[in-house]
Amino acid sequence: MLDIQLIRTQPEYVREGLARKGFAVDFGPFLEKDRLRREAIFEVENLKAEKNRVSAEIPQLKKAGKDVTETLARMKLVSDGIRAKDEAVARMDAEQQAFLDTLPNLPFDDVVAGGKENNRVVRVFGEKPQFAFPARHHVDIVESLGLIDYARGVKLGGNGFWVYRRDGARLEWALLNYFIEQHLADGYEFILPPHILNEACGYTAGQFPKFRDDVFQLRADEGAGGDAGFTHFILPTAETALVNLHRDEILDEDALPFKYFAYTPCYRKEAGSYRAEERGMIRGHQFNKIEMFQYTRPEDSEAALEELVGKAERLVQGLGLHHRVSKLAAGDCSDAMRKTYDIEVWIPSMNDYKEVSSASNAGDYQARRGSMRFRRKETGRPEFVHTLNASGLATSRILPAIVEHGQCADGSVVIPEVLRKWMGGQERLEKK
RNA sequence: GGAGAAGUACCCAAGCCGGUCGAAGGGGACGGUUUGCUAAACCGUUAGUGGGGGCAACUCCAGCGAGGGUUCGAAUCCCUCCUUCUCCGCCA
Repeated sequence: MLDIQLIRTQPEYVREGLARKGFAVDFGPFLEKDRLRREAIFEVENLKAEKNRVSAEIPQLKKAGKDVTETLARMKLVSDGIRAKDEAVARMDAEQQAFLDTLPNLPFDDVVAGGKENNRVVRVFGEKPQFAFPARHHVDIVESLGLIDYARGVKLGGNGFWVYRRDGARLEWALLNYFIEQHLADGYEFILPPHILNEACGYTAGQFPKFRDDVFQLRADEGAGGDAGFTHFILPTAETALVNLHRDEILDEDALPFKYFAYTPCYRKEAGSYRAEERGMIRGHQFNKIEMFQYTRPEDSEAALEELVGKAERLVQGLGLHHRVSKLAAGDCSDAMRKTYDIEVWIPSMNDYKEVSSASNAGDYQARRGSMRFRRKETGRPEFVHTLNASGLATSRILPAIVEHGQCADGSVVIPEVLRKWMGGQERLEKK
C-alpha cells in the first residue's frame, strides 16, 4: 500500500513513478472522493461528540428527578443519523481501500521505466561451459542417472510434479544444507514456518487480492470461513510467511535489522504457463526454496538489498555455475517491489539464463499492509519498517544447471565440491 | 472432535444485575525528594495506537480478543468468529 499522504501532497510524483511501471492512473477523482470522505468523517464525529456529551448528562438529569423522555427521543434521532452516516463513511472507506489496493509499489528513482527489454545486466560470473561432446538435456541426464522420476511424479500429482530419488534426493538435500550452512554463518535466523497460511498473510505480502488465483486455496469447513469459502492457502513462497512474522507489531529500533531465512517448498498453480522449452523441472507446481528476508530501518534497506544479492550470488558462485545479475526495469518488478535484482544461471540446453534468485526491496509497501513498524528512538514515534526478500536459493533450476554444467562424456556428472560432504564424499553422480 | 473456563492498558488484575468507567488496585518503567553511594521509603508520570479538525496551542472520534446486534447510552446484555487454558476422545 502506498502512503495516502504522499498521494495527497504529491500526486504527480506518484503518477509518474507508477507510469514507469506501466501503470496509468489519474488521481483526480480519487482526491475528490477523499475530500468528501473526510468531510463525512468530520460530520459524523461531530454527531458522536454530541451523543457522548448528552449521554453523560442523562444520568444527572435523572438523578435530579427531571423528565428525560424528550431528550431520549431527540438522541434517538441523533443515533439514527450517526448510523446512516457511519455506513456512508464505511462505504467510502471500502472504496478508497479497494482503489489503494490496486496500486503497485512506487519504483525507486534509479529504476528505469519499461519492461523486460530494459533490464540491465550489471554483473556476470564465469563463462558458458564448452563441451567436447554432444551436451545432453538435464531431463535426459537426471533420468538416465535415476535422480528424478518424472513419470511417477505425474502419476502422483499430475503434470508439473516430479519425484527426487536416490542421489537425486540426496543432491537436492545437499543443496539445501549448503544454503542453510551459509546463511547460519552469516548470522541469519533459521525459520521453519507453517505452509498453510491465512488470508491476512496473502494480503500483507501484496499477493492478495490480485494473485489469489495463482495459489492453491483450501476450502473452509462447513459454516466457517470467508465469503468465497476459502480461509487458507498453501504458500507460494516462504516470503509470504516471513513477511507476516511481525505483522501488527512495533519493533525495537535497536533490534533491527531482523535477518531471517526459511526453507519451504513453494506451491504454485502456474496455470497456463507450460512451455515446451521448460520441460523438466524449470517450472513446477512444487519446488524447494530457501528464502532470505530482512526487516530494516528505511535508511538501511538499500544496503540490505545489496547484501542479499551478494549472498545469493556467492551461493551460485560456490557451485561454480555461470550466471549473471540483472537489475530489472520498473515494469518487470513485482507489484509490491521498488527495486529488484535477478540472478540467472546459464542452462546450456535452453541456451538461456533462468532465474534462480530474485532479490527485492519492498520499501514500506508490505509494512503498511501488515502494519510492521519500529519505534524511532530519536522521536519516540513508530515508523514503518522496510522489508526485503531474496531467494537463497531455489533448487529447481540449480539442479538442472549442476547436471548440465558438470556432465561428462561418459554420462556421469561432477558434483560441485561444496556439496560433497552431504553426498557421502562422492565426487560424481554415476549410473548405479 | 466433544465438554467446560477465560481473553481488560508494558505485565498481573478489579469491574461484568448497562449511565461522570477509557477503566480501581498492584507490579514494572520513567521523573523527582531524601542519600557519601546503592537500596529502601515517599511524591509524581505512565494508552499505546489509528483517524478527523486546526497555522498553532489544542481539540474531537474510535478503541476493554475480532466482527456484528440490542439500547438514548455497552468493558458490562445477545449472536458469530479467533485465541488460550483444563478435562475427555482420537492420533503421527
